[in-house]
Amino acid sequence: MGGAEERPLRADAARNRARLLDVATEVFTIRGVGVPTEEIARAAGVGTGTLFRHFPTKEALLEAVMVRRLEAIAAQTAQLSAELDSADAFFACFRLVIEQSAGKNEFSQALAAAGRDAHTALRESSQVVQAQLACLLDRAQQAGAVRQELCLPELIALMAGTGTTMEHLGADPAARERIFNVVFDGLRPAPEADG
Amino acid sequence: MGGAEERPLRADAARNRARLLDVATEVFTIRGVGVPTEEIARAAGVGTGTLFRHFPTKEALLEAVMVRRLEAIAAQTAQLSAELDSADAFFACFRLVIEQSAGKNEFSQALAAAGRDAHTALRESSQVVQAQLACLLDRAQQAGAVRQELCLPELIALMAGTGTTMEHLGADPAARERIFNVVFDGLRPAPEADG
Amino acid sequence: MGGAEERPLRADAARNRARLLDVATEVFTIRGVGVPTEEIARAAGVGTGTLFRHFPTKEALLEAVMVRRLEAIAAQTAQLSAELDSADAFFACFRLVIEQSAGKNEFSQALAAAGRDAHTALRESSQVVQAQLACLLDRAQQAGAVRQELCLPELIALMAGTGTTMEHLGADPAARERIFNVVFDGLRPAPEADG
Amino acid sequence: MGGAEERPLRADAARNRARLLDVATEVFTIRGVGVPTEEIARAAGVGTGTLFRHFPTKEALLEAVMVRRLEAIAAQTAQLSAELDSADAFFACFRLVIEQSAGKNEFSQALAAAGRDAHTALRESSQVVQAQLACLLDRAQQAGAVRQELCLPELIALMAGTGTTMEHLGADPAARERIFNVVFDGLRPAPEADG
DNA sequence: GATGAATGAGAATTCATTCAT
DNA sequence: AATGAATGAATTCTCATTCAT
Repeated sequence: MGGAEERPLRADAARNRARLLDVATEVFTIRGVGVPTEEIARAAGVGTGTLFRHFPTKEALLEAVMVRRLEAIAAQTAQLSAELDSADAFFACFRLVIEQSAGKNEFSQALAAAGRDAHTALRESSQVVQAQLACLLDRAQQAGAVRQELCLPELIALMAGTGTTMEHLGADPAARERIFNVVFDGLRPAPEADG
Repeated sequence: MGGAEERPLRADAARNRARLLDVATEVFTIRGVGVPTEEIARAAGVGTGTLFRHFPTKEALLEAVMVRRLEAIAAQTAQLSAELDSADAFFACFRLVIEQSAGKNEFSQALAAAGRDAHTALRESSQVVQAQLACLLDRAQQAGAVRQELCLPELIALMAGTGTTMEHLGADPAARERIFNVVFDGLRPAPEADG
Repeated sequence: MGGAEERPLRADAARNRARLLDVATEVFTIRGVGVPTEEIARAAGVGTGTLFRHFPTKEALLEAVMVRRLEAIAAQTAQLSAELDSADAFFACFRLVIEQSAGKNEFSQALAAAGRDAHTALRESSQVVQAQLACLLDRAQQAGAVRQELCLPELIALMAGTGTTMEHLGADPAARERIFNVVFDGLRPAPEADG
Repeated sequence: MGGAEERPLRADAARNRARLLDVATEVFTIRGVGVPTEEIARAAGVGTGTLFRHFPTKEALLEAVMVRRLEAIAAQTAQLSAELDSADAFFACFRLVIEQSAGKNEFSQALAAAGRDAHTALRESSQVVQAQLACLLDRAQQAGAVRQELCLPELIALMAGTGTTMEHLGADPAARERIFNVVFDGLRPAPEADG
């Protein structure tokens, strides 16, 4: 589907590419997307030329990082969907997305932004995840675990926002749990406003 | 206490300064803090020299924008606190912070970040708002309108995160309202998990 | 000789002009000619506009400072020439030029540079001093107090250089005196290289 | 000792670095240290980026130029010290320093200034030369060729000043020689002021 | 005349990207 | 393929000079 027939990379090239992705993920997460490309190359132990051979622009590198994240999320989401019931799967996946997006989540937000700009690969993997989330949301709503009126775009935005919240909180697990409680309780159907 | 005795600016200078602040607020909001200073100057109809006369660094300009926002928030918060009861005031102020922080909220987040760096003016106005929020939170908790276990840092982080959520949603008022419902319901004390 | 008929300045204007010259002399001397004009204006207690009204360019201000120095030197040289014998007058004037040129002597060197560029006023006062020095040199040589082969340009260059030497030495009077001893002994006719 | 393990530069990089140093030396000398870096880059036939890759600040470039000068002086001084007797070596080295410092000697003066600021490399090479000069001065004084009361700081200041003198004189060799005669005769022990 | 705000042409420096080795 | 040096446009900030008040 899409694009040129990619010939298999030489072993060292494949290793470099993987290493660059790993390093870029970490550096972008810790220091933000503003880091000079040279710094990523150095951290990966390659020259800048090598970086740009594998990723023709800095943006392409960023995109590749995000695509890999989304693919990991998609895989784990699929597994969780299979293993858990509707409600549990929904909330487990919500957590999953947030935890994957630790650190400077300028690009955890990519999930939400991917629809807008023209990054094909990113949009594709984003759509996979979005379809999964749509499914999870629908089933959780059918099961009465999530309020009916919530739509997919709001769920996605809420995920991006919760990522930001967590970013501000840092690592304190109890505080993070309290936030999850707030958000998850808020997602559940509102109690009958009786009286 | 603090600062030099500031003489009143000449009328034209005051006009330019105010205009720069307005324009910077808008441009930073729409395009992000990465915009060149020159662009802000041009949008304000002044030369770059004028911008730097009023704000000696780009960072100082950013700070001034944020301080003004925080001061506006502080004033409105004070008023709402006086007019409404504990619960209503709390939620009204939450909305207020979010609405004030529209757009690229890189600096609505300043509220949370201001404690960390050395920007005195920013930290000061941030502390004013934080004190107000602490008070509102406490009263709302006393009134049983907000769950007890929530602390100020989490409230602030949640505000920053909700800002991000809204940013992703854009202007659709119904969607925004659904998000407020989720967050506000989540903030209320958890229903007795009976049976 | 030269230029427009200058109408007498208003009293306050004359005061400002004099004050600017004094302050500029001091600031240029202490901090170097690189200081922003605004700093000079502030130190003089006037606005930059006033500075530029009196001196149309920064260079003109610098020139005026130098001219005033040269005129002071000329006056004192004339007096010393009248009071002392040839040899003493010569050395006393050498000292005079050096002492007048304390500090960052980027412009004590103006005496030597004035011939080169097109600053009329500066060149004129420089020529007055140079004529005096030529006369002093000649008489000192006639009196056998200074070696015959030395010409005026070398004397002037030597003054500029000795200014630099003193600048490096700072205020230590004994060290300065040792330098004067070296230079003055060197200026005297060489002892017969007998044997 | 000191500094990172420097790997040998690639041939082209080494060529550019050397060329930049050569060009900077010349341009700084002729036009003064105020020249824009871009001009040096252009004169060297490289982009500004290349200049700043080799020398991270303009000041670093200036320092490198001065260090190279000082190292050349140190090497030649060592040789002269070995080849000549005390007195001749002293005066030959004095000449050497002056000739090396032709042109706008804003940085021949670095020899004297290097003690003050924090430029490690510069201070180090300066100290090497100063130690050599101290030794030469001491031996020349022991040999009775230089007046006893002169100390190292004065010698260095005198060198800086003589550089300025020569700068004013330009290239005329006879005039320069007359200056050397004055300074060198002045450095010798004062004749007995008998009678 | 005095003031100081406005101007805008530089200057130093950074960094994504290209290219010779 | 990999390397890292070279490139140069873009950016922040300064300062001599002009001009409205």
